[in-house]
Amino acid sequence: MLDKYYEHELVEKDVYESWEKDKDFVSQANQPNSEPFCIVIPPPNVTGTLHMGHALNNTLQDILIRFQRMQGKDVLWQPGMDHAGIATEMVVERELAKNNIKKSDLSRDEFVKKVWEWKDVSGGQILNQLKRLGASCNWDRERFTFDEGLSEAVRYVFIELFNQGLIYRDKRLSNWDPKLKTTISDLEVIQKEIKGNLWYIEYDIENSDEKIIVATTRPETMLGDTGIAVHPDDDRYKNLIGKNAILPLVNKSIKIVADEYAKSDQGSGAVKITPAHDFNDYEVGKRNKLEIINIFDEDACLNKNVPEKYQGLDRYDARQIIIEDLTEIGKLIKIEENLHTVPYGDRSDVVIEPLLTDQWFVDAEKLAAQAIKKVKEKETNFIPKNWEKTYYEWMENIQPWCISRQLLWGHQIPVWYGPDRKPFAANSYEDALNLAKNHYGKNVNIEQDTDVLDTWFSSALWPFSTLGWPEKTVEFDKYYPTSVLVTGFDIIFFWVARMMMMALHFTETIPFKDVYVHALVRDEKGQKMSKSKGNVIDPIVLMDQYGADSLRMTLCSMAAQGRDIKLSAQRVEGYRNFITKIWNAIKYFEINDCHHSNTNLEKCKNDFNIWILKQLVQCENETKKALETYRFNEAANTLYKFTWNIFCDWYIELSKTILSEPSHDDKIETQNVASYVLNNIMIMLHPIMPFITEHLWKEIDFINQNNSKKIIHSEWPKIIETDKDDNGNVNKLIEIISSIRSTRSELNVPPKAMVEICYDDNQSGLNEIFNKYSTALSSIAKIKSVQDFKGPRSEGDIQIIHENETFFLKLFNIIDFKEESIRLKKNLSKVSSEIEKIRIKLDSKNFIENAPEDIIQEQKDRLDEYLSSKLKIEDAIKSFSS
RNA sequence: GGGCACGUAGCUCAGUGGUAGAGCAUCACGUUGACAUCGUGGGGGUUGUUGGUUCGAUCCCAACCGUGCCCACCA
Repeated sequence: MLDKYYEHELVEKDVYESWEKDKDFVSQANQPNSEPFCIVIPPPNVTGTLHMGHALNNTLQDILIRFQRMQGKDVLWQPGMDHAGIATEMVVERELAKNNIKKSDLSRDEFVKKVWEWKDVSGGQILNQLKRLGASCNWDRERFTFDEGLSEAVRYVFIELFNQGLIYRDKRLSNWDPKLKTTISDLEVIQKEIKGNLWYIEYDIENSDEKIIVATTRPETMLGDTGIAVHPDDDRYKNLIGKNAILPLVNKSIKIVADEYAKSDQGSGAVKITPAHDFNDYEVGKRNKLEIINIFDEDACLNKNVPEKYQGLDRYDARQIIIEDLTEIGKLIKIEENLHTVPYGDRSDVVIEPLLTDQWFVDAEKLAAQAIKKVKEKETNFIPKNWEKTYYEWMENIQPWCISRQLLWGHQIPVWYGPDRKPFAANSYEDALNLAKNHYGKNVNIEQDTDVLDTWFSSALWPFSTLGWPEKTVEFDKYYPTSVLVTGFDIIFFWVARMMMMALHFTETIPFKDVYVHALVRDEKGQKMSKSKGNVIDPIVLMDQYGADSLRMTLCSMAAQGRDIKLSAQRVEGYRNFITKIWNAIKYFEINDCHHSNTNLEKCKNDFNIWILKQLVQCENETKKALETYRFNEAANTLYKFTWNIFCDWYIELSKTILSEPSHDDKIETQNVASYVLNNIMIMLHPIMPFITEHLWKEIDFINQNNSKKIIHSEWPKIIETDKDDNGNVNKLIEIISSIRSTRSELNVPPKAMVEICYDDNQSGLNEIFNKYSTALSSIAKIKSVQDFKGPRSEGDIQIIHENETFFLKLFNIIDFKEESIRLKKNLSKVSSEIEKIRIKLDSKNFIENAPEDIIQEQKDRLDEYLSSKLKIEDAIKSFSS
């Protein structure tokens, strides 16, 4: 016997352990022709812990994986983790700081060793959390972006791109993170709106009494100014073009140039140019051949290129002092408040400084062409489709990708420099040495580049590097290109786009056929969850409280395409109740000794059984279609409604009339059908709710129809279609029972009071229902008996109209007739207003002339039905008032 | 500035060119046989506004208002 309640804590642990023990996640599809289905997991950071985004992302993947496994496909869900360069380095630095160790105290090798030590002890916590969620990954194939095989792929790709000229070293302005002391890519820069000031500074014109005023949001950068730009058509400044201004505090002469970049209506119309520290100024500087002076060191403190007084100052301290100094010499003309955006590092959250440095770049523009083309040609499809536009937008305006990072934890750039700094890209020191020897014609000393690659460089190879590429492997042949990538929209640029580019360049095929882009999980008020706001809902806490299946079902049912998910615990509770409902339903069938024997379900005779089997077919069709088209919410809702509102609310209730009787053919048939339907509900629910379904499958043998396989390996149902038909009787019965219940409730008939029905038995539709289902009417609608009725209606006969037939509840002495009068009037007004609406439609010439015939007929039929009801209601009202 | 979503019941959200739905909340009634983590019934809507297309629009189109996000720029 099942326990009173489902104890998810114990069950989930047991079930998962048994899956792992029996290697149930390894595909058991052994047929040589079984179709492959493969998903590569978006590798979580090795530092990560499960948040709601992961929970959603992996729930959806697991649903697809389990669903396809049940379809008999050869399934691989490739798991693994990302070494997450910056994130991990920051975590380990923090750990070291607890022991008063600084990163700079350690050598490169020592630091990397510390990171590995940290990883072995504290890394990868998230994988266990994914297991709690039920993720059925092929864990024995777990990969790490820092594994030797994947590192090999990274080196291979780098060297190839280098040799093809698609990776190059360049000195240009890059985003410099002064806290992490590394460059970062454009994508890692976040623009924030900041309230600042606009300072107006006056410069003297050389050899003249004239002045020029510039406006700036960053006065400290003036120390690196090498020019002033004005618009060529700006009459105010035309006479100054070509002259020199004296840079205050530095007392240096800088050139005034004409450049269209200067906008007359902004600031003072004259803009100071700091080519080394601003992307626009850099371009202006190049156009006008201005000197480039770098005034910052790697901490964003002022360096030796500024007057001694300011050397070594932090940029913001310098700003303060410069403002004071300018004020003192009377050169600060005015200060305006100014709202402007400032670039911040996404990891460090400090202001990014554009800095002129040597870095490695990928020529993304060249790689993007194919990546755009393959989506346009629909080889790869985004779902929902609107993300394709975002993808094109970015791809078509793609900038060179800065891939070098001045960090320690990452793939060290496989480049060695000769004595003249000539770079040799090679797989190893020895290979590089040979290249150098060939080049120089003698043995030379070479030194490896100390930078590492952007984490996303290795992630970009993930779909094929995890399958063993560049080696030729069985897995690569079988599973690549992968079937679908499931990811959040926030990493379309970071990851999806780059995988497309790398895959097409190196494997000459798309990396995945579909990209399912899911939404963000927000809190119940629609706020983005964040630690600082304190509104984070921890999926682990929800799983502790309600179980993993409840959380999965919640996420699945809310994963409608194109909308963010606002999650609340209350919703999860609702789906926990759904699980309880299933639990109790199964207890009922267990008590009633339901089991499956070899009865031919096709030959079912009982209407209830025929009906539920037809409903099941419909449910299966809809669920399957929904999952095949990534409509997760529709799948969840279809199953929920079928299980609760059809199977439990009606089939179970109707079956009670049969199962409570002594054994007879109908009973045996019902026991069979009930177990068959439950069996299929369990299978269809399994992808969404794997734990409870696997548990019940094992515990209850009438669900697991003598099948020794676990549910995880069950085949998706092929529902038996009955050749009989109930002629719509059961649906009609349900409608009639609902009408009776509604009437009883409105008239305050005591719930347990048994009442009589009388009706004119010339109404053949009602006749069949009342004769055939008297037991059901009795138990569910509390109908004592049904009588023919020919003569005039007697007092207390309450009319109920179903379609165009009428029957009466005999409620004399039971009800208050005032209530009935109210009920009738309410019904009359409802019917009248419907009639009015339809009449307007049918009276319209346009409608009659233009609408299709079947729509017109439908409206006419509805009108007839309502008119007949109206007469009957009016009749009843009349009889009451008399 | 460019782009993309979204506006439907008190809340969270589905959905559809022809009768607008669910969950939660709310109200009434109901517990000795699957289930109070429940059942039955009720109330609750000018589908953001204004136009257009159409016989017919909540759905398609346009504009507007409001909300959220992405990209770019900002002296």
